[in-house]
Amino acid sequence: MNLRLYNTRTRKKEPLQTREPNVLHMYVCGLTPYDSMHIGHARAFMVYDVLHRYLEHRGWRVIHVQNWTDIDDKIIQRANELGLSAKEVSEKFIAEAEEDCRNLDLLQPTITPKVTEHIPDIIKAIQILIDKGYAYARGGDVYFDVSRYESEFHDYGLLSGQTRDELIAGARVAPDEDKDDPMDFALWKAAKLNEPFWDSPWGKGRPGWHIECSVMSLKYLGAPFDLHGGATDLVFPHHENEIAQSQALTGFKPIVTCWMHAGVLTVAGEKMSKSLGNFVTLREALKRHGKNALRLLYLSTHYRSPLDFSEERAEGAKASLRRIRTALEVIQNKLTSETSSETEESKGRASELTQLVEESTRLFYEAMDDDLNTAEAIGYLFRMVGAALTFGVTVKELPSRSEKLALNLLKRRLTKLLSVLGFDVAELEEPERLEDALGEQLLNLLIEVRSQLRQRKIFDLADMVRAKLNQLGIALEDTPNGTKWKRL
RNA sequence: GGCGCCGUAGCCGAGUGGCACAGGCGAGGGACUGCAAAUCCCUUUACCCGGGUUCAAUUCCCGGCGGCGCCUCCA
Repeated sequence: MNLRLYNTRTRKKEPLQTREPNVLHMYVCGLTPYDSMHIGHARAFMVYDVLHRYLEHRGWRVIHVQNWTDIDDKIIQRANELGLSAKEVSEKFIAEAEEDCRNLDLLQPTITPKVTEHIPDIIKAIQILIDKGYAYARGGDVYFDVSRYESEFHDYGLLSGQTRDELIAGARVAPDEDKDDPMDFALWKAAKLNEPFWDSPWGKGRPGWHIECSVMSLKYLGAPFDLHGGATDLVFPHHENEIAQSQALTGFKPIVTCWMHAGVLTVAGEKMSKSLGNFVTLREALKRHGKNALRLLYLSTHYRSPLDFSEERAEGAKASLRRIRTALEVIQNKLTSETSSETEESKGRASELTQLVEESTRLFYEAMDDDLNTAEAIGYLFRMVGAALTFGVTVKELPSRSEKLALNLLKRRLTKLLSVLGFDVAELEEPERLEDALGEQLLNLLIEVRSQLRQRKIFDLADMVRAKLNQLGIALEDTPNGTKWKRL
């Protein structure tokens, strides 16, 4: 496999290099569970989901660690608002997010560690940093000493492309902080009144924001490890600080071979975020558009580009999906029909079709290998879809044996590659169902009555049934094989 | 202000030093249909601006203009 990925650390596309052949050790920054997961989070996670799936498809093993930052200022604030404990808040939103991720068909990461279950590890790491001279205690807080780190490692700011001096210019110090240098950041924060806390050598408190990722990634993946992911908005300060901590702790440089960052999701050109309040929850989007349409929407833009979300685009994705669905249906019809005898024309069509499938497949893999260019890769899948649809209409005679073989190849290849990208092919192939069995029976009854009306040429009534069902969100299509319904 | 990314048809969105095969959505026309829908065929056809490098630039370089992200919590 020749997968090349863009590495934020080196600003280049590079062949994927791993510690062990055909095994990827990957850490992905997860959520701070203080509110519902939104479709921006899902976009980032889907990038690593596709990487994970693609590598497994190519015979790799993926060790995928994704954390929960389940103690943090925002969780404490939310707990106060809701009158719950911090633990109750994080547990509630973790459970919700896990359900949402399942519903989006995101692969379960191999390990999903929580900060609150690693406090002793974190305290130990902070102590090591203090002992090595990379951190200092002030009151009940502990800070990481960036200038000391920089004097040893000379790479602070490398990831975000800024020098330490440039960063200082923009840095701010909160009024109650007592740091030696504005660049220094908290490893341990003393507990204020009524805040949850753990005992530590520096008094009651909780971990700072970045240390948990250093500790948990090193604990589960070892050092150095292969790939670290997250969205671009984490590059600074989170990942920059994580590198400093982890390298100071272990002495390895670089601590992570490849840094991979997903572009953020925007709405009307502005980043979707909880603070801006312009977010759509994943739950809501799944309900409205379904997992396959959302996945198609996400994967039709390259993962590093910003993705501007809109209802129109989501509807467009749904329409594209219907095209795939129709193509699979067309193929199925051809495959189950009778076989005609072979002719020169049928042989020609079959070989043309086979050639198209093989070429599209080759190009699909090339696109995926080129920094997971799913947008391009999906284009090749639609070439197969288009070929199937055209074949379905332009070839009037029954398919020959070789044509059936070619169609069968197309179908198997298309569904295989769709599932590599994480699409639920079963859902695409299944006839649609209503969740309510009685409702579905009633619908079928209506369709039957309407067919009778059409046979007796009472078209105004037949059309009324169709129009009214349309208003209820059910579309009817009269085909040579009877009337079919689908949801709008 | 600093760092970075981006500016391709009506919209979204790949891609490329050599006539732009992406792909999807939408719109218009035709075929099909009792009428529709779906599908097929046709049409709608574009590289922000100005310099430079080059035989050749949308693609590389420089400078604008515009947008976005980060520099502060953020996936």
